[in-house]
Amino acid sequence: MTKQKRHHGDLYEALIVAGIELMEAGGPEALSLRKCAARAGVSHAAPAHHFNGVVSLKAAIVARSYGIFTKTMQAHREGISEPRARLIAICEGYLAFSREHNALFRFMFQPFADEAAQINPPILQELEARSAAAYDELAQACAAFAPVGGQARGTETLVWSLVHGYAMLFASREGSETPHGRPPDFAQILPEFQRL
Amino acid sequence: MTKQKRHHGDLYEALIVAGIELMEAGGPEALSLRKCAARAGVSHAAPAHHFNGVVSLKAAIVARSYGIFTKTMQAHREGISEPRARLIAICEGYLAFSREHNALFRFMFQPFADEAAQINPPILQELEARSAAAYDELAQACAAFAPVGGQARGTETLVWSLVHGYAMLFASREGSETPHGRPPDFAQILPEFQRL
DNA sequence: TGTACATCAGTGAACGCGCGTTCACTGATGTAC
DNA sequence: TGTACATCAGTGAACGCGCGTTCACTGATGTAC
Repeated sequence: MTKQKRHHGDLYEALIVAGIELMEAGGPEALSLRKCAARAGVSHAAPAHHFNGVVSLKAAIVARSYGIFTKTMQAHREGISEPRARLIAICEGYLAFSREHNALFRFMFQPFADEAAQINPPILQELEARSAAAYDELAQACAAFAPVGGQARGTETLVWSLVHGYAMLFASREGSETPHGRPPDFAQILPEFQRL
Repeated sequence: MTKQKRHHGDLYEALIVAGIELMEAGGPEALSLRKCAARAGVSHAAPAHHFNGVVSLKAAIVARSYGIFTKTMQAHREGISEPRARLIAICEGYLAFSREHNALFRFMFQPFADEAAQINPPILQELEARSAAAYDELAQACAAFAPVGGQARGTETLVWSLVHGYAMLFASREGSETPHGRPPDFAQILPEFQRL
């Protein structure tokens, strides 16, 4: 009944979605142009018309991931105006993303400097813009804690390091990889700073 | 003059060293059994007599890396007894390792649960022991800050997350990947906690 | 509205590559006597 | 000290695999007239 279309319609989009699904199912190793093409229901040579190489597809996937990342943080902070609660909510969003999209999360933060030259420029631009937008989300929540008339850079670095480390160490696939059982919740460890 | 030896002597060791050098030179992607064998000056089939598969070699490399990691932290804390200075020194060691062996550092903390079954049991045991020893180094330095008669688990989690996140975010190959230039030094961001 | 045609997103075959692993083998090592 | 021999760490060829990429092609799409 449904006539077989020769043209896919939006293969560019479909390849990104397929790539994300592949990574979430099998980690970064599971990603390949051929598997993305297969999952999008297209021959393995088709992607070449949309991406100038596998590196650009990877970059597009990372860019997309940053978009989801930012949206997750925004969803968590929505409606919260008290500065400290808002900052913690954003961190919870950060951690939620790292849990729910663990493979993407790890992939996003892998260094790619040596491959950057192979990325299609508009894709690289989008990647950088979305990455900056994610950082902004956190930075804006930190602004409330800056010294009057001063920079919040130190606070940003502190909070980002803390939440990122917590995510990397404890938000992996099962949460069972840590040697000592379930770690304390993120919000619970913050007061520990008074001891140091 | 030097007679060509058929037997290598300690190929097991040489393969691990070769693997570490390969990873440090070209990242995790650059590691393969064949390249390790070539670098050790041996045919590509030789490693099969020492490792029951590439996964075990990788695990042995990670185990070795944890050893270097622990030694680096110990070297930094040596001779320092004041608790806070000692804890910071260990963090500096943590960061030094992450800078000087960035590829190893990232590789060590990659999830491998799905491959664990393929690791030769004694190698897996060694890996777990060395990983625990590294954690102990940090945990012992945290003990001084535990509530009297209480657990230091919260402090450990806080400090580990913070230093690990900082390492992951800012200690990558060049240090130039961060979007906003050089971040504040680790020791400088600690006091920022008072603002939160 | 109908027709000619340029465009271009698909196909399927083919390429060369590096990989892990297996296999029969060989020859150095080191032990038993 | 000398000899026979078992062991086993190496070799080199071969396997099948999945990969990215190129190529000539084809046929659907959509525009110009």
